[in-house]
This record gives sequence, structure tokens and C-alpha cells, in this order.
Amino acid sequence: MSDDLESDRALLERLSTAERVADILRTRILQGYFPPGDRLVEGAIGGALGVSRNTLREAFRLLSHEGLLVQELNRGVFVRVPTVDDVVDIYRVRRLIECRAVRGLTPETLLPGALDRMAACLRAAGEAEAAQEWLDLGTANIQFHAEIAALAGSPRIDGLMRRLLAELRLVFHVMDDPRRFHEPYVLRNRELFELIRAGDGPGAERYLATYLDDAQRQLLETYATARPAVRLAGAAS
Amino acid sequence: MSDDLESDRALLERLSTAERVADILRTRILQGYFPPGDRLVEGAIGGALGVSRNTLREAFRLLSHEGLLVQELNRGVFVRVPTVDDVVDIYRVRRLIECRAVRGLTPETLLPGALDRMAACLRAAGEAEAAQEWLDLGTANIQFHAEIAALAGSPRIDGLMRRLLAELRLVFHVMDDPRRFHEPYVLRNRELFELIRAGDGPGAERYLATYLDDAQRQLLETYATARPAVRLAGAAS
DNA sequence: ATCAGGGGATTGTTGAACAATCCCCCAATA
DNA sequence: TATTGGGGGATTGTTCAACAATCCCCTGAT
Repeated sequence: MSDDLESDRALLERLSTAERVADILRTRILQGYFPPGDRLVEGAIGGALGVSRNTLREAFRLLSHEGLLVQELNRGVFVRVPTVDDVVDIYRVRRLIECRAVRGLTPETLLPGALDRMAACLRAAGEAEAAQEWLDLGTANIQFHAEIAALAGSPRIDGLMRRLLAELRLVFHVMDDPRRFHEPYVLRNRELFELIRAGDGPGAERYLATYLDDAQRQLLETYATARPAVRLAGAAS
Repeated sequence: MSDDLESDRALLERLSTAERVADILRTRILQGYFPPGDRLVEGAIGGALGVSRNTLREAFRLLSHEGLLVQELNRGVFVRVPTVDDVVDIYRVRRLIECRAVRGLTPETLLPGALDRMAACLRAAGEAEAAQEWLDLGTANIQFHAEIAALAGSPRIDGLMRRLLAELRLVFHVMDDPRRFHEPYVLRNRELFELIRAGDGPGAERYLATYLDDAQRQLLETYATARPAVRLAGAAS
């Protein structure tokens, strides 16, 4: 009974204009419509979306705290360009969070919903791969790892992981050839899922550690060469 | 040479008005001037600080994303009142971060600066204890654990830990008798420091685990009874 | 090629205004 | 007594217009 009421709560939660604007911009950024390094000019975007500068600036502030935008005083806001150090740090934190989450596998943390959600991610990844939609494939893979972090059962970890993976998508946008960075991990995610479903915490942790090491290495190998290709300013239109 | 230039960088980084306002409010909140549950009215605070509502709202937004304030649509902003679940989650994440940081102790992570900073925190804690300044004692203890987290060498972990410990200070403000919650840990922090200085990672991790378990238990024991004592609205003046 | 300076564009901040919403008090009713 | 319904005032959400401060780029002088 009370569950029904709780489920209706989402409908009741209204969003402010700034939050809706932030949703739109977040989607555009993660889609690559606004690539890393792009400058978001208040006048142009505010005019296009039909919101005032003040409201738009609140949306900018929201996304800045998610790590997607950086604000430079008197210069404007830019889509963040993750550095090599950022990549290293992102994977350092991923190792910390994800390895701990799977190591502590217990029947309680493995609520049926968790496995179902992970399986859904793998299914979505398979469909994206078949359709050769590499951006969707990256989204599904990333969502899979968000579910792994969710095994820890911590709202704060969930929030950190969400920000982390959003940044990681920026990293992917810096480079071309998304297929190369996403496709190989479909199979590995499936194998990882099997270890988790079997409740083999230590095995999953070892598998995940090499997984993350490999991914980081592959990313860094091409990252230095790809960086200069990003234009540091300019309109997206 | 380049270090000198880097050190001057802080002086060069100007802050916007909203950020300066956020600094002031953050200090007030952590001092307890605005206790948890307090409502921060735009008109009153904006008038007192001499900033416009728009600027003040940007400051509110900053602090909301740090977890110190909560914004309720059309109702206003309030100093956050951490729940029992929050306390549990805060300590869950602390265990995750701090235990991992000390377990991975290596000569490289133990740069001389790290030990010096930790020793300075212990010194400050001793002085605060002697002066019976329990609020300062809590600050010093908390700073000590921020330095432990910093051993991981990760900017993102540092940021997470900073937010976490700010929330923890809110928890302390909910309850009276700060002495009871801070004084016993001065000694334990000293012992923990010795283990870290000796490079005994596993030993420090074990010590820290029981430390955090004890702290959480002690907090939760009195938290449920203390909660009702917090007034949910009212001016601080 | 480097440096100085000026004009234009953009941002930072404020103040005012209006609608929407909420909170509190009071009366009416069962 | 307890609950319901309805103002009235205060506060928030949002927009707009304006001005100062700052930055960027172009031009010209050395």
C-alpha cells in the first residue's frame, strides 16, 4: 500500500526551469552535440531555449557541479576537456568503488532487481552492437558499471559514480573511433556478469581489476595523440 | 622555481561574489550559527550581506550541491538535517575511502608533507582539548581524517571526502555534548598516526575499521533520541 | 615580430517586477 | 473539540533591463 504512494512520489516532484534546462544541456553534451572544449554562450543558448540569462546560469551551475562544464570567470562556460590526469584519476576511483562493490557480494546485496537491471544493460549493449550504434553501446556499457557500483547500496557512491561516468563519456567524445573503445568490452561485461551472478566476489574483483587496467591503458595510449584534435573554442552549429 | 609560480596561483584565482557569499554561509553553517533545520530566507540574508537575490540564490545552489543545504521548491532553503540513514552511509563511504587509503601505504604516498600535515592536525587537536574548545577539537579531528583520505592521491577522493566531512559536522551539530564525541578520539588518532608513520598499512586498516565502527555506533546510539530536539524552522538571530 | 591601445562582445551583478506558491490565521461546520 | 475551507500576507520562481567589469581581437606603432 505505502509502496504505491511512494511510487507516485516521482510524479509529484516538479522540476524547476533551471533543472529542465540542465537536463536538455546534459543530454546534448553527452550526445556529443556540444563536444568537449565547446563554449556555451549565454546569449545564444538562452535565446534558443527561450529562458532568461539568470535561469540559464543556474543550469550552468548545476552542470558545473556535475563536472560536465567548467566556468572561467569573465570568460564563459566550456564543456570540460578531461586531461590525462583526469583519466587516471577516474579509473583510480572506479577501481576503488567497483572492486569493493563486487568483493562484498552477499545474497542481500544481490537483490533480484540488481541482477535484472544488469542483465537489461547487457541486452541493450547487444542490441546496440547489432545496430552498430556505438554511442548507445557506450551508454549501455557505462550503465552496466553504474549498476555494479550500486551493489554497494550507498546513495553517495551512486552519485559519485554517476558524475564519474559522465566525465568518462566526455573522455570518449574527445577521441574518435568509439567502436574500438566499446565493442571489446561487451563480451567482458557478460563474463563479469556471470561471476557476479554466481556470487563469486573475489573472482569478480580480480576480473574487474584487469578489466579496468586494460581499459585505462587503452584509453591513455590514444589519448595523448587525440587531445590536440579537440578545438578549444568555437560554436557547435 | 615552478613551484613558486604554482603557489602564487591561489592568489590569482579570483572568486565570484556568489562564491564568496557561499564561503561565508558555509563557515556559518559549520560553526553552528545556522543549525541544521534552520531556514535561510533570501530577503533577510541578502539584505544583511548586501547582495542581490540572484547572487544569493547562486550561493545557495553551490551549497546545496555540497550537501549542506536542501532546497524545497517554493518553500525555501534549509540547513540540511542528516538522517540516520545519512549517518550510516557517511560511515560506509568513510570506511571505503579511508581504509583503502591506509592499506595502500607506500613510501611514495607517504610524502613528507603528508605526515607533517597529519601531525599538525594532531597538534591542533591537543591544543583545542587543552583549551576545552570542543568545536575546534572536532574540526582538527575531521581535518586529520581528510589528510588520511588524501593519501590516496586522488583529487576526486579529496573532494568527496571534503563534502562527506562537512555533512558529518552537520551530524555533530544535531547533537549536544560535542566533547563526548570528539575527545575520546584524540588518543585513537594519535595511535593511528603512529601506525601510518611506521608504514604498517594492514595494521592501520584494522585499527581504522574498528575506529569507524565504534564512532558510528556511538553516534547512532544517541542520534535517534537527539533528532526531535532539532527545531525544524526558525530564525537564527 | 613584439607591444600598446581601442572597440566590441560577453560576462558579473543588481534591482525591479509579476505570477505562483506556500504558510498562517480565522471562521464555519459537524 | 476537531476538521474543513477560505482569505491575506509573505516568500519564492522567473524574467527582464541595465550597467560595470572584463576579456578578446584587431589595428597600428615601434
